[in-house]
Amino acid sequence: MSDTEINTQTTARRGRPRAFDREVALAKAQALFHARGYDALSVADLTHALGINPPSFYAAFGSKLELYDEALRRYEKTEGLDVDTALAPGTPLSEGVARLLRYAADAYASGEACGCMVIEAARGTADAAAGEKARERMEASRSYIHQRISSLDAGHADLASDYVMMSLAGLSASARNGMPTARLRIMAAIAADGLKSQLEHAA
Amino acid sequence: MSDTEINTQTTARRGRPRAFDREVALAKAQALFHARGYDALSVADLTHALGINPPSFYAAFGSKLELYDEALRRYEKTEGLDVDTALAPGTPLSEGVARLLRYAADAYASGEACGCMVIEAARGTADAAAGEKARERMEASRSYIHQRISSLDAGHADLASDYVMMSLAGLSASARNGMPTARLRIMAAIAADGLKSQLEHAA
DNA sequence: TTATTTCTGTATCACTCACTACAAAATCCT
DNA sequence: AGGATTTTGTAGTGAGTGATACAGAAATAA
Repeated sequence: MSDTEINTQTTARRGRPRAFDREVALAKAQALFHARGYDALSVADLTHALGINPPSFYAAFGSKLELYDEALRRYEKTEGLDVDTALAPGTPLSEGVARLLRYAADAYASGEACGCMVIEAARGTADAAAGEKARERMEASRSYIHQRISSLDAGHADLASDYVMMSLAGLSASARNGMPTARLRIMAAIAADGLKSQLEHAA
Repeated sequence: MSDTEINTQTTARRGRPRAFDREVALAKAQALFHARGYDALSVADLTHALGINPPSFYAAFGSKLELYDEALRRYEKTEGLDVDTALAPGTPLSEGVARLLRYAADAYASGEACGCMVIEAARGTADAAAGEKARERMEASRSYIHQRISSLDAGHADLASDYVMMSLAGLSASARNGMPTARLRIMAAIAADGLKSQLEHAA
């Protein structure tokens, strides 16, 4: 009769309830990590921005590194490129790559935290463990892109996925350096033309 | 009779002489900054690697930041790309860019400190002042490349220099991710083809 | 109510960071 | 030789780092 067992996410645990929304805090932390990077963002910065104290922070997220890992995965889910649409079955490879790079141009320039959170974090972090986390996520993305490209044109999968990853890194860097969306789109189109030209001449 | 006044670099200053070679130390510091980045390389790491104590370090270099600035400039002089040769007067723009990117492919993959020291440092540093120094050097390089491209093809200088900077960032990132020289050269060629194709179709 | 559990705030912890005070040592100038 | 000057090694500075001990507060369970 009653619907008491439907709500499984907040199962009315015992003890004093948490005074903040963990999901909201994670979203805010992810944005901060994206904008300022792992090293430049201290736990003190985070607790201050979230309006909580260190013990609450560590009880909810474990450690700075664990929160960072969660933030990276959240970024992929909420702001990651739509690889499936860009490289949909039946799409010519050069066209799919052009679409994916255009998605990146649009995504990387928007907001104050520009560039790709994963690509920018994959190198240059003082904390070795944090860099490793980012590199893991980037490798996962690379692998997935390679797989999707492989289903379109298996013969050029290695070459094309390497080129895509390089182009994404270039676009991300340019976005980070302040390049506006419109110009970024042009850059993406030129880069895509390079692969197209290569595939045509090699055919 | 004697040649005492010829040697002007070591003018026999008063006081206790320095026990280490400043140039050698600078070279070693530059390599370390390149390989590990500003944040990850502590002054303690530096003094240990150079075999000196902190007071000698600060007497010789002023501060970690000043040494970093010197290291960046040394990198440009000793390992910077030969822009003048790549974009020599009379060179077709697309060919010059292809040459410059190939130089980068060769330079970025060599050694254990891979990627461009300036590009990699221009973003992602926890220390804001160090990032600013790197960004200054990158802007200087961008400006010089823009000027040289402008003398080859003034109409496409903005577009081409933006594209070159983006491609260099992509090549640097790929090198940092372990891409070998041969593959990096192919990437450079494909990227250069993009601009060539763009310039031809726009003409 | 009473016990149990969980979270919250205060006040730290040990550690690393870039950097320096101080006096002894080593050179040049007179 | 003796004074002036600069570097050297020892030892430590204050500030900031990520992470915690502890006790009180706020909820559920009995």
